[in-house]
Amino acid sequence: MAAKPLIIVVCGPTAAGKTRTAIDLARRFGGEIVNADSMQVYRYMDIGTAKPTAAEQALARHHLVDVVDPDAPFDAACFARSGRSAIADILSRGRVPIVAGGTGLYIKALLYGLAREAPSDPQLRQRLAEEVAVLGSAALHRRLAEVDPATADRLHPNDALRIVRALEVHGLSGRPMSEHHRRHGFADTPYLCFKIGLEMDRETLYARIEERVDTMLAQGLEAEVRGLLARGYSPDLKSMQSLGYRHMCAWLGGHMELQEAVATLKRDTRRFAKRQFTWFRADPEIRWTAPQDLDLLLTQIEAFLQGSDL
RNA sequence: GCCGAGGUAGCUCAGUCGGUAGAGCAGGGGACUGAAAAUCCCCGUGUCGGCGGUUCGAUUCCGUCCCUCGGCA
Repeated sequence: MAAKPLIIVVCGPTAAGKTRTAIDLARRFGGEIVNADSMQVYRYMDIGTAKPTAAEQALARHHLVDVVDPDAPFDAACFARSGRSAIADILSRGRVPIVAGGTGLYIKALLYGLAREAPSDPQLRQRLAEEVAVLGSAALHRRLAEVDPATADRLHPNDALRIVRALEVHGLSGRPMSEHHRRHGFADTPYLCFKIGLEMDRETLYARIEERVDTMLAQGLEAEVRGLLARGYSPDLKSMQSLGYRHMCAWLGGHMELQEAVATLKRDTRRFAKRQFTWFRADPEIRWTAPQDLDLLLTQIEAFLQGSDL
């Protein structure tokens, strides 16, 4: 039988040490890293995304870093497509793919696929978003209930984003999103994965987050954001609405004092880390390990890569 | 030392005309199939500073002590 390719996945909350861990594993096992961070794919956004530095990238080859401009459309589907082709490339050279990042949906889409017959249409989505603004999300939620009761039932009337997406899918395909999901079922699983989750107690992690934000500021986050704005990238861009960038834009735009922007950035990053914990905790396949205890997993990883059962 | 203002949830405070208390923020939990660093949902028991007194009952009234912050010495 044709065995599925083996890959290693390193996930966990922001600031837990994924970059470092991935590089260590890559050097140890002859691997190359596939970035699974939704913001590190953007060029010119280095400091605020805690992108691996040039020196770090020299230690192990990185894929899917700096692949699009900040105003380019990019989403989980683009990521999954590019990620799979990067993995194919790595495997073709006999190297070990190491997927590393904190974007749960991207990792899920990469490992299990997305419902492909449920495409997207920016125009339709835009129209629906405008309707939400006028009629309110509850009105669209009621509309969704008529064409896709299962999805409507699952979504809260305030969840405008997902309601719009569900209506978009129905509008384009003529079928309810729940049906696409049922048929797909995340069953598109081309790889055999060894998943590592970096565990860290809240207090330590939060202290690291604060420290990291201060470091970003010291490293020139302000100049980086000014540079992006100077290149013409709008604060309204999805990429510019991410952690750090939106806070700096709020300050530079005069909506907030610097001190407040920094405090809010730290808080929002803590909340983000909490959401990442929630996402990854739901995955029973993840082996949670403190970064300093990673050595305990090395023999297991070795066995995994040699094709032994675990 | 004296005068004044306070000591209530991790923080800032509200409140109880005496029936053991509630907001904001912080924080916690959850969801997540093409925006995901996004988006959305849920969650408030704490010796009401200590000790006495009055009272059926005190966080609330009285006394006293401790602490904090102002002002005067």
